Amino acid sequence: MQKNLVIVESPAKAKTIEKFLGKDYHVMSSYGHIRDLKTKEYSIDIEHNYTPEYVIPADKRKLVSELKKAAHDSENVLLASDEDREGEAIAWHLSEVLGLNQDKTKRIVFHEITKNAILHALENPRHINIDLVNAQQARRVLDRIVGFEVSPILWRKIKPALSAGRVQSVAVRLIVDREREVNAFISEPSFRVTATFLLSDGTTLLKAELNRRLKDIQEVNEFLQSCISAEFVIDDISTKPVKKSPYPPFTTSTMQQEAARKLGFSVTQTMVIAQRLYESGLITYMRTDSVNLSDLALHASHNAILNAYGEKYYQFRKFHTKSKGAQEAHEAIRPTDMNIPEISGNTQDKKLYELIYKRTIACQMADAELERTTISIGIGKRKEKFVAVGEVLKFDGFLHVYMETPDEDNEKEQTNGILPPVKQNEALKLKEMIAAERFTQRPPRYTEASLVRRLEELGIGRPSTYAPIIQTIQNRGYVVHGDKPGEERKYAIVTLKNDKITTSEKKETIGLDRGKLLPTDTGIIVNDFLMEYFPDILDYNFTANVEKEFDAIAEGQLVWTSALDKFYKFFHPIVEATSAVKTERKIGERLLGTDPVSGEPVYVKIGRYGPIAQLGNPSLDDKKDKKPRFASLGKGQSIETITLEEAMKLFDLPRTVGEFEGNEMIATIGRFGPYIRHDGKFTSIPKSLNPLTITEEEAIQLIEAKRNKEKQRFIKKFDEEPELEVLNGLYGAYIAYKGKNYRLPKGSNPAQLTLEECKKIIAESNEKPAKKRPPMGRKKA
DNA sequence: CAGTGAGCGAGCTTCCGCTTGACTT
Repeated sequence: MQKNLVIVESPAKAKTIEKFLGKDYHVMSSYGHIRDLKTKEYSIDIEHNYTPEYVIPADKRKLVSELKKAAHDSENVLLASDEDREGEAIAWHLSEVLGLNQDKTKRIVFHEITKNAILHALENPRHINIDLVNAQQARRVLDRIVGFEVSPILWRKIKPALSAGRVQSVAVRLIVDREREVNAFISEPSFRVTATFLLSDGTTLLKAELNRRLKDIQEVNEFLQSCISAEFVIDDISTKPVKKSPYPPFTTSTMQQEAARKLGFSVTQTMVIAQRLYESGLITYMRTDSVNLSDLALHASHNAILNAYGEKYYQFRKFHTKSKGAQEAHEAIRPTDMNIPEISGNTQDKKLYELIYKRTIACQMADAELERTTISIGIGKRKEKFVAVGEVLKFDGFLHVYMETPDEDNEKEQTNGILPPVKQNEALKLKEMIAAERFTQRPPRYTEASLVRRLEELGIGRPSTYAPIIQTIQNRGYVVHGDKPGEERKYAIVTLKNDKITTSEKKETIGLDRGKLLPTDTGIIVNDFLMEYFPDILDYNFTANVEKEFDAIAEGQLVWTSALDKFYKFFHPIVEATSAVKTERKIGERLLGTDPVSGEPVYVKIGRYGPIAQLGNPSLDDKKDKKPRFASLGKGQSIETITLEEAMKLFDLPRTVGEFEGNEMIATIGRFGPYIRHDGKFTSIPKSLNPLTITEEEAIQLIEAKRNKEKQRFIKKFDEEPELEVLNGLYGAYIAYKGKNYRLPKGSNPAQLTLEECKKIIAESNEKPAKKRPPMGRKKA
């Protein structure tokens, strides 16, 4: 009989811990939760005090029976899942499912994976905290109630397979709200005035900016005019020290933000790489909201700083987590060994590791010290001043290893480096003065990383869910990654030089966006619907408010089922009422006007397959074959903004382009874009041509080009093996065999291949299993 | 990755949070 069984959540953690513990301990992993509500059923017995029906998912059964056996064969079982709500629930489910004897079961927790922390944990066992477990059950059941009661309303009223939830619906709302702010934004112009002066030595230049913005061109002219004869004198010089402190070490969300800013990684990409680093033992756990560093890590950082940069660069710091709803079950994300500043491996792994290393070490380094000099320049009798600000780095401190990357959206204020030496009351000569029209900036659209930051601020979602949330709202078609073209804007420049004022105009492109999160029509309509009927769930503070209840449950001050009952009695009637609402027309539908030709009404709305325009109403008297016509909206068109004229054009398709070989050629738009149908075959229309305007000749050319390509597709066939073909594909030659495709090894000549060689390629490719993995996330059923 | 191409009346869909695994569709 084995002595002690320790169960943790992650297998990588199990491996590490087993090394610290002696032979008397066997460490296994639960791989997260082992039990949950059924996936396809409501699974909550509302009638009987919200009793959840838990099941062990099929892919966990084998694991659970192994755990059961190991527990049975051990003298003691130590449940060592994380010390937060979810971790406590995992321990409780384990205890229930494995049928553990309470006398031999202990609950232990540690916040960091160090030998001391683990030994300390072993000496301080406790029992499962059922209040904390109940807080988790309340969270789980509430999320199920919201998700499974609201989603079906969306299926009926808007579109099948949509979804709503406490987290995802608010994420979508953030993006919809922001897009509306962007569209409603009116930028306010003002003029920024900069001047270049000549010092009294006659050669040195000094640049300075006026301490206020001027409101319009009249004011600019008036101001510049008054400067022509003005005397410019240095009336104040001040110098003061400025300090910059390092950021705290990484949490999941700050790591995702910095990896996006500095390395251009997507949120999912960052997590996949971090997972790999974690599994190789290079970094601590990557899903955390804590900025805490273990004593061991602090000590190791101190040593690393001493060795590399000297005592001067060291500064002990302790950081405290302040984000809403943080549960601090882990440490911050840091290298496990501070003596390893860089690793081998692929470029992305190296880069992310380096970022984590530098961020960790920087947070124990000294402040950067700067000296900021401000020179104020008086303008004759006017009360405005020109101001020149210069910053000199006196001591780089943490900036030695970690440079700050400003947010792309913030316009950087200009500061000079070193300023030339000047004297009080020194007279200056104006060389040039420029007043440039500037505009207030619209709020920025969300990126993946900035959305994560906002969600975290609101306490919505957890480190393990930030990446999946972004996936979900895209899978549902609420949000897309997209580009928005910039607009050209003219701006005025007024220059004063040699006592002359001249005005010119320049152009700039503004508002160009790439890869930002944009709401789709479906996203907007679902959001507006939910905002109308479920404003409380969509409230940005909803999660924060229910978290307070969960906290009270965890403290033992509130019974979890009572909290749920209070919520359900408020929520369910709204669900009932909303389901009963009969809308005359479809949710989100918009009447554009009437077709000038037929006099029929034209609508736009969300259809089964996305946004569509509809011409005419279905006939109410049966058997009359008066059917409405439908047409999908084009790319870049939106239900909110499309005009009647634009919509009418959609009904011009399908369109007969002409005839070829005695058959009609019809141009239309399908699921994969515009195409031509001819003689039962399909030919894509390239972007350079438009299905509305394509000519007969162009269409024939396309069809012939496709036939030509088709001919070249077959490179080789073997009589002995009719199922094997060598083909030319989009990406060069390949072998097709029994429904699968095989890429050719580099340098092979496809036309010369023998059957044996082909079979060898297939056999070899089948030997090594496909390395490529779908990105994290659930498979679609 | 290896070529797809409709139609708005019967199939089914959905939540959040914890963790990796894996052979085909």
